[in-house]
Amino acid sequence: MSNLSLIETARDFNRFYTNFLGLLNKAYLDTPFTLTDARILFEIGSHGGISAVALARDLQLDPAYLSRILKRFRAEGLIETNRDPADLRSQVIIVTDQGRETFEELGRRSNAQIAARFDRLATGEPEAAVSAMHTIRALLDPAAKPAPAIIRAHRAGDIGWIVQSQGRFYAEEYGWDLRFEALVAEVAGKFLANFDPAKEYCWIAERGGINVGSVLVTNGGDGIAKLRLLYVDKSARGLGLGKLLVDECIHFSRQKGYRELSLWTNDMLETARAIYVKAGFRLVSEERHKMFGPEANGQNWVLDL
Amino acid sequence: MSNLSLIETARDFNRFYTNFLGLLNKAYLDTPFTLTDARILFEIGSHGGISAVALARDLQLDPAYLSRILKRFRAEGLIETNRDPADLRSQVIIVTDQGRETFEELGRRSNAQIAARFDRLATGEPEAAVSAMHTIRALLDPAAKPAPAIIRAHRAGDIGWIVQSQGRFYAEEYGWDLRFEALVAEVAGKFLANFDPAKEYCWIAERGGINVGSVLVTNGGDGIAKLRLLYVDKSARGLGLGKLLVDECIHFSRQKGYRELSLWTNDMLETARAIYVKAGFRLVSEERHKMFGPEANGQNWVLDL
DNA sequence: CGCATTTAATGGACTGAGTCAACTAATTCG
DNA sequence: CGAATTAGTTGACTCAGTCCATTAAATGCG
Repeated sequence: MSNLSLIETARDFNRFYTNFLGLLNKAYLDTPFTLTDARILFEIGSHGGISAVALARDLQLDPAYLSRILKRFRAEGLIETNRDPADLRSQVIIVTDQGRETFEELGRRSNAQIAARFDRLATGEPEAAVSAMHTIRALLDPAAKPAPAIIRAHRAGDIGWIVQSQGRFYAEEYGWDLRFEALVAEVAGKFLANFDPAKEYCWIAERGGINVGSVLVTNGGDGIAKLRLLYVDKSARGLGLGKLLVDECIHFSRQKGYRELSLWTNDMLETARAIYVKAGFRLVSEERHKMFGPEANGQNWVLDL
Repeated sequence: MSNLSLIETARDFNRFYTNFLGLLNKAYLDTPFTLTDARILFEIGSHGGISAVALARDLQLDPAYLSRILKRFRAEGLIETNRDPADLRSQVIIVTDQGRETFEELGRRSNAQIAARFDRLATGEPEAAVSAMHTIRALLDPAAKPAPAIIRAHRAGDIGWIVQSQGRFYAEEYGWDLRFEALVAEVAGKFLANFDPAKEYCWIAERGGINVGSVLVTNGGDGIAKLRLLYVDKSARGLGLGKLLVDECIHFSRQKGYRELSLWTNDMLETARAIYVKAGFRLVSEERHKMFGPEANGQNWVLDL
């Protein structure tokens, strides 16, 4: 459950942008086109040779309504439709030269409108606005293809991110109190303070510039490596990132000459446990505790390398 | 004249957001309200006692259309209208209890919808989206007054946020290495681990659901309070938040019976120094160091309480 | 293969959101 | 005071968008 004030702010923004777009779209009234007309013409103009169903699907329009609009466009000579030889029920819609002219004119007007808006801004401000638009779109547009995840070493801010994301996650999901975040901060802070690149490492999984997972290997002494703070964000579950991160740890620990890789976890973390089991870890001990408020079952797992 | 590709991107975003809002607004169809109805009800519900002209102006509606909608609302018992004693042509519109109930129900649905959208995002992503919305709005809405900042105690994730934001900021701005983030993690982690509410506190400045600043008071023993980790995010500078946070620390330290408030800072942080000077802190010592890579000038400041 | 089902496209019939013009009543301004 | 303006309302209308039924092609299944 997201913070309520975030949601309020988002609603507020939506109200604002509804108005803002409303104003922009009024401009279409200076042409004989409605907003829907313009959207359709734009869609046909960009993907040449689209079918009516596809159009209706993409723009969420009623097929009957769309059919009428296309008929009008055809009558006005803006588009041509031909039967699709591959499926004679379907038709292929293309813009005529005149249609392209109209389409481009609409584009020019729309551009001019935004340019007018941007012209009132200070140097650098349009860039800031557009960059913010990118951010929103990448986050809210499911069709904006999710960037592939990469795994890399930690850098500035990452350790803080680990503390924040896990602190928040365990609080929201399991009701753990701030003692848990304190523990994470201590573990992660010590890792950073005493970081020994020869024996230790931190992996961050990142997607489109946003951190989505992490794990540490720290030196426990006596040839024992410790896997700590494994975490994969909600948004990136099911991609096998957890397994990937654990595999990195195992590979690294072997390579650095450790004889054993151990970890501490809690039994309600079932996905994590499945990963450990599959990787060959064995459960060596278990104890109930209330370290972070609610009762939980702590477990120690070990993998012989 | 703005760069064309910026404009194209902005148009692209507008198309996307038109769709996005369209989807969200479909939900109003589950209620007997249209989007316009909902906007009107929202507007009346928020500013109690508004007049019809003001409403028509703010929402850019036809007065005739608005009049009819208000008539309907009146018939349904959602609002009451009384003549404005100051101008008998005008009327004062207020929501009835039932209207308020409806208004709040709409709000809850709208919230739930956005929450559902946000729930699919990663930790920090809703914040990123909302922060981008702020950016756009601040730039495009001439009437936008920035959301007021509030100051509150820390909760889950905040300590991690402190580590992350400062770790990243000092690395980007001054080239400090990870030893700095390690120090922050240690300080913040210890604060959380040994937190003594009777003598210590953490303040988080938040604006529209986004953390934008922080400061801690920790117990240094011997009647000395320590002000630590003062930070105000770039996006919220110039609002006096730094001063506000420091004032909180001073007030708290006095109230808890400390005799002295001390802090350590570096001299390139000029805004912070100005705040300390103004608050009455005096510089007691100074030493050059390379604790975090680049050479810097560490300073100890003290305020007698 | 043939029959039932699904899908693309369209026309008929309708609804209701939003617009425009005309009017009343109160207010302001010269 | 009278002319012009403003707040609000009603009547008459338009047209964007929806729902249902129909045709023709395609697909699925025994």
